[in-house]
Amino acid sequence: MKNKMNIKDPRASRSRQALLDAGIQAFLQNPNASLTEVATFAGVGRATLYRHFETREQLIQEMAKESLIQIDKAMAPIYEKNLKGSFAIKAMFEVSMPVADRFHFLLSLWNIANEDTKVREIYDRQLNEINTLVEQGKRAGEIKSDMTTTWIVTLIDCLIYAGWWSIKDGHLDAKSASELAIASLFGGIQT
Amino acid sequence: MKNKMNIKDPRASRSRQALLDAGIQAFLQNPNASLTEVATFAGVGRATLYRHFETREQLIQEMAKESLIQIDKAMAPIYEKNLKGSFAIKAMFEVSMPVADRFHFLLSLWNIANEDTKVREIYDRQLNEINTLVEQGKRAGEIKSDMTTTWIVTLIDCLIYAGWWSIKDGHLDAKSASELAIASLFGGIQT
DNA sequence: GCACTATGATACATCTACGTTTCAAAGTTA
DNA sequence: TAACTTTGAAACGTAGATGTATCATAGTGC
Repeated sequence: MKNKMNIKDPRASRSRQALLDAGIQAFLQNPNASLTEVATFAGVGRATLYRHFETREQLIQEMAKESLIQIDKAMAPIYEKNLKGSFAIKAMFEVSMPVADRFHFLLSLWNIANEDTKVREIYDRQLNEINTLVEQGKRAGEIKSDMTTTWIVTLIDCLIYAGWWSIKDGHLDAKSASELAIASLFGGIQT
Repeated sequence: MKNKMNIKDPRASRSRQALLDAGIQAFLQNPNASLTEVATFAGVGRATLYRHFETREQLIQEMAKESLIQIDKAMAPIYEKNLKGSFAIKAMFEVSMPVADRFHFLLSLWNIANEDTKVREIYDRQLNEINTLVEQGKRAGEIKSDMTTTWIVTLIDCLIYAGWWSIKDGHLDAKSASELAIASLFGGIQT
């Protein structure tokens, strides 16, 4: 089935987008969701799914790409405003939190998404960008330099996760989640 | 197959333990690992696995119980020493980090493990205990009281995850991971 | 040594998901 | 309206995992 749909056809692009969206929802809820479930969730036939994505892996990889690109889009204004170091990191939390679900459905499917060259490429670049921001913060004297950059990047990732988790549980909204994450990251919980 | 093995028989207890250990390793690496893989990894026949655990779900639930009990054992000295608040939380990081893998293979299988009443029971109690420690810390004026306890518990969980992740990646050993996690949790990364 | 029990290997049945194919119907474009 | 494309529904084949049953072998306890 090497059939590629024409994305200029409104039916095709609608189906494709519905499938990608449904995939996020379905896999977020259950990483082992079957493609039948995804198709049903998207409101399209199972055969249509296979007309748009050759395999399960390809679907997941396309979803990953879409999500990573969405992060890029959300981050763009930050770089345009020329924010640096801790200011950029804080802004990153604010823009990431509302799309954190798309970011973290990947967690359980990363082994599959990571097979794709393009996905790895985008992800590595994004990780590098965060690295740069942390380094900037260190040079500006905003961030402790006795903690490795690697650790701090891991920490940031986990705080995004913590915020998203709280949002998902209904304990917080996106705004307060990012505020809490920022406060916790920079200031800790100690009085 | 309602056959229950006699754990007094050294062969049976050896097989059982090998299967539980292999399950941790296998599922940690790949949450969809087949029972064939688990059995092979444990060095026992697939049939033997089914003689010890009726279903895949039961195996996972037994693994979960074992892991939660291991956390309990690791935490026992802390309560015996009568540590409170932030001191207990710090100690918790130190004892948790070396067994964090057992704690977090659960992450991806929690939906299954959580089906078991006993598992839920132990987990809820442990979560409650952390809750209590945080509250103690707040009352003692060690922990900011403008952050909800729920948030701080989430944060602690994520920091354990961050530390475990760094250990797994080979960036840190258990000791430095817990030190960094403690420093980050209480003091943040700001200079 | 003897009764008992766990084990490995194997064969077997079942079930579910994957992926393909076909065809009539409906939507799109010109 | 007419040519073209996407779609849903259904049937089909395949592969892999789950769970069961059997039997000879080997370890265990007395």
